[in-house]
Amino acid sequence: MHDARLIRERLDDLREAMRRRGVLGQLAPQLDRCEGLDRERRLLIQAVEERKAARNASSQDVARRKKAGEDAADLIAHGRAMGEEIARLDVELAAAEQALDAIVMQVPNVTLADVPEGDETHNVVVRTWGTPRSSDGVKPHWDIAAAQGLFDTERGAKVSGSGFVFFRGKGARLVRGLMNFFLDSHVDHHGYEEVWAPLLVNRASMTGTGQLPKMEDDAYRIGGDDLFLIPTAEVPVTNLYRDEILDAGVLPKAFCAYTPCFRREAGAAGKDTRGILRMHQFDKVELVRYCAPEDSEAQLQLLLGHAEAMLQQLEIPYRVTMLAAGDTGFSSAKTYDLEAWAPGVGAWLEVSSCSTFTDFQARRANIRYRPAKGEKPRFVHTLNGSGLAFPRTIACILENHQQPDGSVVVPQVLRRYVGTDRLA
RNA sequence: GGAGGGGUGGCCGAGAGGCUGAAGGCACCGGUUUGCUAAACCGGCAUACUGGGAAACUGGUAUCGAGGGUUCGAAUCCCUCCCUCUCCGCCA
Repeated sequence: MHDARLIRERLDDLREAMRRRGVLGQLAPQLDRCEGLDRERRLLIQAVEERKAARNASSQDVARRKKAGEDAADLIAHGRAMGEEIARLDVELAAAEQALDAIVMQVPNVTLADVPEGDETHNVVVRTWGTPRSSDGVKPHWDIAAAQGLFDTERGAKVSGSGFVFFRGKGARLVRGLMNFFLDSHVDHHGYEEVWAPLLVNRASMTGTGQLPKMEDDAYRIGGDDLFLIPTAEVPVTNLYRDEILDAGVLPKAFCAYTPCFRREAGAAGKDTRGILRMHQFDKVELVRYCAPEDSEAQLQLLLGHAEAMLQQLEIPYRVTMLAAGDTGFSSAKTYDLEAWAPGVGAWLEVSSCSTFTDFQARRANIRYRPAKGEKPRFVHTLNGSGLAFPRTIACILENHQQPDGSVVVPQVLRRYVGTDRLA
């Protein structure tokens, strides 16, 4: 959500930001309406508040007269008339505010100055780590998994539907090992507080982080209770401090959480159907940070480094890309994707997406902090990134560390978690 | 799920139609006093929107779990919902 003042005073800046994202065409008509709606809204506020002030004063007079034992019938009648007018104006005001809100809630965040404009073809590779292994003679992860019985997508489809999977045996152990490796790393070495979060969240939480109202079709909803299965731990963990004012000294705050994630992938039918690259349910360890505005760029780089460390320790070559404005998510102001090399499928796989949301989510979720005693509260900046998503990481482990005999060498850091140095 | 008790400022807690943005206390901030600390005393201490002002500041409106209703006027009365506590039942 955007600052009302941004809409009012810097509408042209907002238009430019939407142009950079390539969405000005869709949003222009609505942005054009904002100025008028805001003016209307403020005129109505003035009108209604002026009348409320008069009514309140009149009510005081009624009290005074009654106390003095005088008649107040004329004031009461006048008050009733004012009340009717106020009710009418209130309805008009609510309509104007709703119309403005409906537009504002659909407008994505403004990307930062260093984010390239344009669509995903303008994404920039920032750096590459490791040497991508040749695809020659390397099997895709689904073949390795099938040979070793690590996961079973067919029975996942039978039991739940396509996009669901059973990890089995050593495969299941690998999932559990990754969970512990990631959490231990972030808690013990990167200073995160571990969080075990709700997997069902309410509408206010989904709206707070920006999944709603735009992307309701992508979420699984529990109808009777109006709860949603989380698409990422970002939702519960960022909403942890919704509607709160944090004390001066507590920032930055850093949380990591393991959760399953649930996504309908409504627009992705037919994409990545083989293997485990795109699932309706998958596991992820998520990193979430809250910080003061002036600190957010440094916090983003820190977060990104923590996610990168996971791939380095797993000995998986990867590259870091900065997403162009048009490829940057709705709530994000700047996003780095971590793409790990998967020689078997011959592609760079997105295993983490590290973003700063500036104050966009904080406004929606009303998360503030007080810079110093006696100062006015300000919105925090929120950031998050995967550290890391499991299925694609597993695909990369299997493909990068497979041996000519079909076995897979378990990366050193994972051996104590998986209980073996080789999957065969 | 059933039956009752509750949700008031950062916290505790009063208020039961008008004098209440809200007593009193704690915490916090500033000051006075005081070898230091402590204590005592004095003062300050919510948020949002909106008007005026270059600003310091200042006028107004709203907010006592949420939403609706009654009323000239609601923290206070009525309805719906949410949360919480106690007891009973059920359950990992």
